[in-house]
Order: sequence, then structure tokens, then C-alpha cells
Amino acid sequence: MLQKRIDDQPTLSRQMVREAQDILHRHLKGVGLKQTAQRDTILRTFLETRDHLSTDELHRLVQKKDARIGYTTVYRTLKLLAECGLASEVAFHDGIARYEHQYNRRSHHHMVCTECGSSVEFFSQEVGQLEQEIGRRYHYLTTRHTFQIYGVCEDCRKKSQSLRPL
Amino acid sequence: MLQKRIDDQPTLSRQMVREAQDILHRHLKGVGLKQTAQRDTILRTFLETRDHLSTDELHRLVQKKDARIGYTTVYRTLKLLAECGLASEVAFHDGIARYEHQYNRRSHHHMVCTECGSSVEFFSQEVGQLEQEIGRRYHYLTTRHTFQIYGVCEDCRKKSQSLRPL
DNA sequence: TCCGCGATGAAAATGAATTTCATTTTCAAG
DNA sequence: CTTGAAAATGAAATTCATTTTCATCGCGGA
Repeated sequence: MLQKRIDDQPTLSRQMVREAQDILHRHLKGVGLKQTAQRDTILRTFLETRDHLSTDELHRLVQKKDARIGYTTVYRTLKLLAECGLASEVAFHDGIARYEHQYNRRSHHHMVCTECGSSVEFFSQEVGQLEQEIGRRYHYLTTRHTFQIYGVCEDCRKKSQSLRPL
Repeated sequence: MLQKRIDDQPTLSRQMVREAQDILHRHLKGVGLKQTAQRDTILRTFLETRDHLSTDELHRLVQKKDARIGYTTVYRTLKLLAECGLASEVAFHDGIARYEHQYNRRSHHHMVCTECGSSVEFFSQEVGQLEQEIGRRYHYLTTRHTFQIYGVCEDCRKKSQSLRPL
């Protein structure tokens, strides 16, 4: 399942990992929680990926580094990362919660292929403006929005054409 | 949970109910399924509502008319209604699938209050245009999109202010 | 009317998300 | 360097919406 991500670094520099870890540590201290080796491992593993990961997928990756880290901890740590802005949940509407890096990333949206599940990211400032405008109009204090486009990618269209040429 | 719907009729006319039923009946015949009293009851109950209904909520309403109609049938009928364009699923991202009328309705989107779950509908042709544009750019054959804005409505803001005045 | 295929619905299964709880670990104060 | 209270951990259990199963029922074409 290919997931093209566009504007982030090919590999995260040591510097950025350290900064992200600082953000997490400060958040933990801020809300009176403790920093642990597990949380650091999970954060580092998460930062090393470029995909839109489900809890389960991240758990598998984390287990390669430390097989004793459980699913539950990954689950809870992802919530923590989302809380401090390092990750954000993306709902691709297939019943599985996914997370992606949020640190140092431009606001973007996803277009998802309903055949193969691959996705591309795109950028559109209009959508954010729309959020502001609609919020103002109806007196909502807006916090976020979701915008996804669903369709069939070029590859899948070619495949289905060759399978059943009308 | 208030759900403001904007542009549809205050009550569906008998005429519209009949038309909707025709659409369903034609669809059923088209795919080789049968028309049943249950399906008609479910459709009529669905059309009478103005809300964004979960399967469970619709099931409760249907039971008032015919207590012998089961959850499963409501569930399956909602899928049928979605298939023939009378209903469409709206994901408010709270873990529950909801459906709304699609028949004779303008394209619209939702802004959802994360405190009380109420929602307002709004209209924006830009979003549809964006779907087309992005699809063209990345060679996707787009089929649909989701766009929701999340925030806190005026009422909830007032309530939380009076509860904890800083 | 008859009969086959689909419909029905109670119950069970599914599966992701979340919670529980006994044990272990962190970390600030001494 | 202790200590101990509070938090973290993780395996297992639970939750809960959704989906499937299957034994029976009923629609509708012949």
C-alpha cells in the first residue's frame, strides 16, 4: 500500500528527533507524567516511518526494536503524541485509525484510492480558510477539519481496464 | 442532540415518499431482490426523520411502527438505500456510522460540535471544485469526498464558560 | 396455488478500541 | 543512594458497533 508523502524530509535528522523528544518530554512533565524508555522507543520508531500507521502497524515496528513493548503502550503513546502535536490521527474511513507525523509538516490533505488503499497528499490553503469562514458564520470555535477525496488511482484504473475490457 | 438541516422540506410530501419508494423498488428489481413490507417501513421511517441517524437510532424509530422488525434488517436496508442513492453515510468520526437522506438534497457538508455532538450543515461549491481539480492533477478518477469541520458550538462555549470562569 | 430463491432476525462472530489490574518502574524528596 | 507514592506497563478482558450465520419465513413468477 503505497503512501506518497510529499514535503517532509527523506530521513529525519538526529537534531529533529531530539527536538521531537524534547517536545514529548516537556509535555509529559507538563501533565505530570513520566518519561520512559518505552515511550522514547515508540516515538523514535514513529518518527522513522513515512507512512500513515495504524496502532497495530506501529506496534509491529516497535517490536523489532524491543519485543517486550506491548500493544497497549503503543496505543497509549500514540494518544500522547497526538496530545502534544507530534502526531495526528487521519481517518481514511476504512475503520482503522491511522496516525502521521505532525511535527514540522505543512497542513495537507489526502486523496485515497478506494481500490488499493494508497494515498497521495495534496495542499490547499482554501480548505483552511473555509474552516475559518464557516466557523465564523455559525459561531463555532473551530478546532480542526477533515478533508479527504476518494477515488481510483491511475494504476488501479489500468488494471481493471485490462481485466474487463468492455 | 440537535441536528440542523437546512434545505430540505419541513415534511416530505406523499408524492416524494412515493417517488423514493419507486426508486427503491426499481433498484431491488434491478439487482434481483424482493420488495418487502419491512423494507418499505424502514424507508418511510427514514424519510420521515430529519436527523443524521445511526442504524441503532433508526431501528428504534422503526420499532415504534413494527416491533417485529429487527436490527439486522434495518442495517441491511440502510445499505440498500445507500446503494440506490436515497441515503448516504456521513462519518462524524465518533465511531458511529450515520446516514442521511440524499434524495433531492443539495450537496452539503457538516460542522460538528465535539462537545455535544450537534451539527450544522453548510454549502460550499469550492469543495466540489477542489475534488475535481485535485483528481485531475494526480490522475485519480474521483468518486466522492468527505469534509467536516470540528469545533465547539456557541451554546457549549457559554456552558463551559459559566462552569469554570477563569 | 406452489415452490425456489431471497428475506428475516435472533444470536453469534468479528475486530478495533479501550479498560482492567497485578506488577514493575520512575523520580523527587529525604 | 534509598524510599515510596504515583505512574507505567502489558497481557488479558471488555466493550461495542458492525457484520455474518443459519434456521425459518414469505414474496412473486410460473
